[in-house]
Amino acid sequence: MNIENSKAQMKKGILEYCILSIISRGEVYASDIIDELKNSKMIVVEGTLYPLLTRLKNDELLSYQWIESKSGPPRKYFQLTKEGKKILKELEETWNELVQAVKYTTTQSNKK
Amino acid sequence: MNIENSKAQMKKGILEYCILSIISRGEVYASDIIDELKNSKMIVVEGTLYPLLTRLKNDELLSYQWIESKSGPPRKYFQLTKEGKKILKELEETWNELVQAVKYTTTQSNKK
DNA sequence: TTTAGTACTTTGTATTGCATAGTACAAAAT
DNA sequence: ATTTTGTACTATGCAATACAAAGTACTAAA
Repeated sequence: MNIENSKAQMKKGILEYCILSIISRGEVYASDIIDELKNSKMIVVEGTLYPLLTRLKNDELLSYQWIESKSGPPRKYFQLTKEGKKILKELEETWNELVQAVKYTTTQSNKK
Repeated sequence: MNIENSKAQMKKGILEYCILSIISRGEVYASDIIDELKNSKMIVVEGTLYPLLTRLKNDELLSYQWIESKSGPPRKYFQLTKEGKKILKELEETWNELVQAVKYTTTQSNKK
């Protein structure tokens, strides 16, 4: 029984919501996203983030453009599409429902 | 982009915590657990629950005993082991941390 | 020119929720 | 007595995604 694995499993499905949320606040590129997640105590690694961004792009929730960097290779800046904004709202709803359901499940005192 | 799939993905890793929590309140068998989850708006199916219960038993977080039923086949009643109680506390902590992290990620207003 | 740092891509693995098929037991129906 | 129905559990294959690791590409510094 590995608590770190439980953490990773709990993260599944939630990162999508978090990442769309970060991008909804303005154009960012991958390292920005990793930094923001880190700030929020949510550690995500490249092997997760890049494929996830690609999936979101393929699902047409994101669009991107290449922008030259001042001090290194070019960067891919992402924005939400119209569809992306819509799905973000749905994911927010879904997450809130899940939080309520877990709360209810774990604090219920009578089985009835 | 399928919101139902997002729901299922979000559930991954969380069910463990919910199920241990339900069992912590007293001996129950599988259908009891499904009912309680349903009451809490968390739908889980047999194909998920049974293997999960088996995993938890194999990890020594649960023990069980067969009890004859009044009106059907015998039932497997589960209880938490000492280890199970300990892990439940850790999962509770882990979940709360995750909820905080998501909240922080999705409501942060300045990138800094 | 080579090295180091940054950014992105690809692929394979492990894990788990779901769908489905099947077995087993007991009570009800035939 | 036998068959059907309802309940309970087992097993297996699939889909999806977080993570680890290997690799490519670009730019600035050494």
